Amino acid sequence: MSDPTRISPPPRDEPGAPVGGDARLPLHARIRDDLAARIAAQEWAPGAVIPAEAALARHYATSINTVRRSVEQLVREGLLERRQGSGTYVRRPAFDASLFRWFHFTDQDGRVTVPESRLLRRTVVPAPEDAARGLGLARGDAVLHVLRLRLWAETPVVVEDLYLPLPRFARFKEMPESAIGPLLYPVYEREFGCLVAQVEDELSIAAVDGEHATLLQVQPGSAVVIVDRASLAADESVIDWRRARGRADRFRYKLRLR
Amino acid sequence: MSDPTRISPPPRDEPGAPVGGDARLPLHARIRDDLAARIAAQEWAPGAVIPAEAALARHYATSINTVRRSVEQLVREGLLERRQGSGTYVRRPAFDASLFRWFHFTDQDGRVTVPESRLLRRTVVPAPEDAARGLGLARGDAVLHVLRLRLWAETPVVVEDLYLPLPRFARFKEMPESAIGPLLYPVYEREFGCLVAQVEDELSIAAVDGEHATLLQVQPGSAVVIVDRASLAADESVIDWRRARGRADRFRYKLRLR
DNA sequence: CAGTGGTCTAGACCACGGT
DNA sequence: CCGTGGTCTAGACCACTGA
Repeated sequence: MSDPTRISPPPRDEPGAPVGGDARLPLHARIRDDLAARIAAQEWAPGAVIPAEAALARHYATSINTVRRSVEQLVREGLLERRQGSGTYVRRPAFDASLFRWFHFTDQDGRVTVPESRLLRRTVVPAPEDAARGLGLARGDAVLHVLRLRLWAETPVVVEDLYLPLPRFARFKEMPESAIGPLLYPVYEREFGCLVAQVEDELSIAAVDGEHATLLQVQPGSAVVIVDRASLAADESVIDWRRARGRADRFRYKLRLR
Repeated sequence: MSDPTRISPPPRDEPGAPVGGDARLPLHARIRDDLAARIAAQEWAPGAVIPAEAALARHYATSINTVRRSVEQLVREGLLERRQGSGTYVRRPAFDASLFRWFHFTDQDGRVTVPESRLLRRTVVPAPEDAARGLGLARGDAVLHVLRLRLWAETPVVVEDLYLPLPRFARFKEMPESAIGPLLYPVYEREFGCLVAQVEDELSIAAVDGEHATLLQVQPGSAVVIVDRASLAADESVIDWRRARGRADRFRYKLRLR
């Protein structure tokens, strides 16, 4: 502290960096948190460039290597994406098709294809127990139930029961299907201003019941994979909750553990 | 290149660093690969300290920050573990029980328990196609086949077919079961000097055949979860390949995607 | 060509662990 | 107390992108 032989960088006592947060945290961690908050607040739209590293370093009154470290962290977490020579971009998450991380559909040429989507029903119902727990509501609270069927090569492969919390998504009930398309998350973003930043999936296997068996065109009681999914905003609040049932013969998943 | 105004660090043309690998790769990547290979070769035993960063920097004739980057990478990959003030350690991985990341067994108190293990058979056989592919051998090459049954509360829950490449694991065939215990990876390490640093699992669902149905005490044709696992050393060479079949009603998996 | 991210260096100081 | 990893700086040069 009081060492008079101190040579290098001037003491960092000046206020300088406009980063809050717990001052005991390293600077790169506080900058990471600040950038994450600015992304969540949509200061930069998904798909847009954030300022260059040099500009960020100036803004946070620190060296370029320190902001690089924060940015690298956010890239690992999947919030940002670097393109050399071009810039650093806010990643536009594309989770709707990520259900098909669990199921495999490849055509004759071995290309991965996303099954077609059909909305069968949209009704206001009292929330079933699982959906209520997933959405953080009381059992029986009114929610919008959406029944969606996924077909691949004319064959039903996945059936989804979606539950949307109600004041917010009321308008979804009457939207024309032509205005919706095969993916819902872009609709949530465009029409309801909420961006899905992460999802939590829970998988299990069960015998399929009558109605779902009919929709999937399989024998009642045959095995299906159940994917329970909560869609979450950047601040971890729940946007929707869904239970998907998929044909077990299409299930495939690969994971490397270290 | 020929800029005479060049000021800083001397051109890195001297041979200096004894790192091989593709010279187009960044230095930190080549050092990472070299360290990974040295770990795989057990130059440092699991649990032991590797040389200090300053020493590594000297050895590779580079700056401390470059080796830091390589070490950070290996820490993220789970091969190393840093302890501030103490040193950087080779992680001793514990993967054998990680099969039960896919299946859930909790006792009355909700504690997770690892099922008991029973070796039913050890025979030398020509490698079946899947095992040969997994091991990088030709179909029909001789391998050691181990049939293992896992029981939980006296009930069979998982049956595993393991395939061990043969010159190396020949001695395993005659080892007394008392010298083996419920986990194999420690045996591989202690008796055969090879350390499993990572595993690659591939999951699917299928109807179970006659013999495996009998072992699992389920109806032939009922659904089981198949886990194909390759056990890999730190340098990604394959140590064994196995196919586990587990009761579908015990399957459960949770994943957060960002 | 200018601007962006990617690699690498050299060095100071801090915080922690064990002796 | 010394040695270890952890944070941060300042700056040069390289490789790529896109106008």
